Amino acid sequence: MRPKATLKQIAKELGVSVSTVSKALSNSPEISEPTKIKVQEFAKLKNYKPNNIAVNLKSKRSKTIGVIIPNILNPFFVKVFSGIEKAANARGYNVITCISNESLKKEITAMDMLSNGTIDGFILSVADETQKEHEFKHFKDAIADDIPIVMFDRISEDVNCDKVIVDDFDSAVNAVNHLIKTGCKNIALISNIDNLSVGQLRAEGYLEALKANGVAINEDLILRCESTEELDEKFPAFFDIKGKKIDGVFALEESASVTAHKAVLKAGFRIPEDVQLIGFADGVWSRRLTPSLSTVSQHGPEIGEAAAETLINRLESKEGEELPYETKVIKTELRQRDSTKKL
Amino acid sequence: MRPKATLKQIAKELGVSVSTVSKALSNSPEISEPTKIKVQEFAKLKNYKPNNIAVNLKSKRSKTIGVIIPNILNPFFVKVFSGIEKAANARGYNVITCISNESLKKEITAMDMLSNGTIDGFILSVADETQKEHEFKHFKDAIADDIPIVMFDRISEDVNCDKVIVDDFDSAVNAVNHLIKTGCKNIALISNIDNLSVGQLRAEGYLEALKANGVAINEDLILRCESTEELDEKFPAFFDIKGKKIDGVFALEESASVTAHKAVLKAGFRIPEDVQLIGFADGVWSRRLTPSLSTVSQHGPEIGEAAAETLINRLESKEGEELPYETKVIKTELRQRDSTKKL
DNA sequence: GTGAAAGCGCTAACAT
DNA sequence: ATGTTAGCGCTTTCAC
Repeated sequence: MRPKATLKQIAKELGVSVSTVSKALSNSPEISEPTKIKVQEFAKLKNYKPNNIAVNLKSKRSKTIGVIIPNILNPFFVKVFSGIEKAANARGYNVITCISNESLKKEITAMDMLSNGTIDGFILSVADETQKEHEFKHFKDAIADDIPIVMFDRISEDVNCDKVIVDDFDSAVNAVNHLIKTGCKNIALISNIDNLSVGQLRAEGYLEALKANGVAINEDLILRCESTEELDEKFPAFFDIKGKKIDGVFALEESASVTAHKAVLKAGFRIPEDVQLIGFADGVWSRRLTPSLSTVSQHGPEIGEAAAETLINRLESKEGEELPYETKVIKTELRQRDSTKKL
Repeated sequence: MRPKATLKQIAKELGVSVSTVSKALSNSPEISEPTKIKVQEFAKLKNYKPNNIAVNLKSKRSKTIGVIIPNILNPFFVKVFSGIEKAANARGYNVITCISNESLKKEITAMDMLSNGTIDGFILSVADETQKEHEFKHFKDAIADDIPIVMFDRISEDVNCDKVIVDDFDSAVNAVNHLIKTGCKNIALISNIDNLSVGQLRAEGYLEALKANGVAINEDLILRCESTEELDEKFPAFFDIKGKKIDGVFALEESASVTAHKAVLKAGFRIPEDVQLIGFADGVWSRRLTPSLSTVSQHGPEIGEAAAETLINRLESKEGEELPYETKVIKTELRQRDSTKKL
């Protein structure tokens, strides 16, 4: 291994000072053309790369973003992450990723591990447990320590910071409206995320759409669970198509959609002829199920890009500049595939 | 915002020297008990955290691993990543992730961006384009610069480094053997990854299994594509169950499995009664398709953990210690679900 | 135009 | 037991 090239090395070999080399490489007008060329060519020859850590120490910024994701197996988060990564790299930032696994403790550990100069700011979606316990001190501490946070999707109203969300309420209203328009009379609501703020908002949208259309709310048509396992277990008994006359299902999350899709077919009914189905979903499989699933698509990559842009703008804003916190809303899109009837 | 606590700050406020504070905080026996206690309590009060960047500069190691993933939408890579993240964190390492998007250029850019002290080593799976073009200089350069690499899944034989792979050949042999045992006479092979080394290996396993069982190879039963789109397009015409008497399908990747699953059902045939199906797959949906998919499971998290352990062991090995490069093979598992008949 | 020197925050060898 | 000093690699101010 060739010893790593440093300014000092180059300076010595070229018989000039370290500061001359530094300036020459940064193309400073202080340095004469011939010297610049000599230094730059030699540096290229030696494959010199400024040591990032030293630069960071000097500039007190790491150009690195910490991303904390509750559950990496959820494709929505993966899509958001891909958007963050892309936007961050485009602006010269790296991304350190931690997975909280829905655990408050891991969330705190991860933030602690990174809040020491390693990262300049956080992009995160609040862990399930954190939302349940209403424990937000670690977020507030980071902000107080001048480490900005951008929350996406699962946010906390109690924390004052930038946020990027989906219009969950409106999206649900739209989706249910669509089911009503295509002729559904008894629309079931199924949730595997009733413990999350977004789950609540979507459920409220369902209720609102029914109300606006003058449809009475029937609690027997509502199945709210706090995990996919729970839903998987309860759905077959709940799904009494004859007794309840269910002709539409609105699923609040991708896994719930798949649960319904599978169970409805297994029970011997046709989609969409007997039962129409719409679900929130961003995975690759919604279009590959048979029949394919009509979805509320959340535009994960756009959410990630917006979050990264927001954070970096704040990181790079001038010291004095008062940048008010903003909440960006990314619109969803209703993707009609084969699990709903055409209008 | 309270100004960030530094050793200097604390030293001044306590009227001692910087080195005393440093030693007291690291519990050095050089320092007297009373002083230690005084310093440690004050530091806790001030919420002191050693600046990681300064520590890194001093130690010349960042305790950070660079991970380069070809395609984040492939759930196999996500699972591997989750294993890497877990094992790395357990040993006090952070993980910076880049997505090459199967592009050689992005792969090079990403490695360049990180090879300046930002990371201590790489864990990566080679991009499609890189394998196609046989361009491995960037890997060799990194290794020459003393930045170790661990390759997983998609490796390059030309590069001398640690590797973690799946026994693709044997796994394919097993899977095809299983189809033969359950009565398949005409087993089709479909691939959407014929451009990748792992795709080749799996195809060879298929051929070997047929040969070992005395089954003649029929080129009409083999459909090798280089993308899911291509396969999606060609499969329906290829899948002539009556003419070719296809009664089994072996799919080399998760997407190919889903393509076959969907197309077979759409063509009006039953799984597994008319056609049995086995595919390489690690996504969450294999068990949720109807009927669920029998798979060759690659144990993504274990691969990630092994890769991280291997890399960190090398990073933390003593200077003189000659650590030979090793290739770890993680065994796959045949998961029998509903797309194959019971034995 | 070039170089010397200070300093980012920390550790550690070397005084005292 | 505590302090002084040097130095990690770099940028930047200030002298020459």
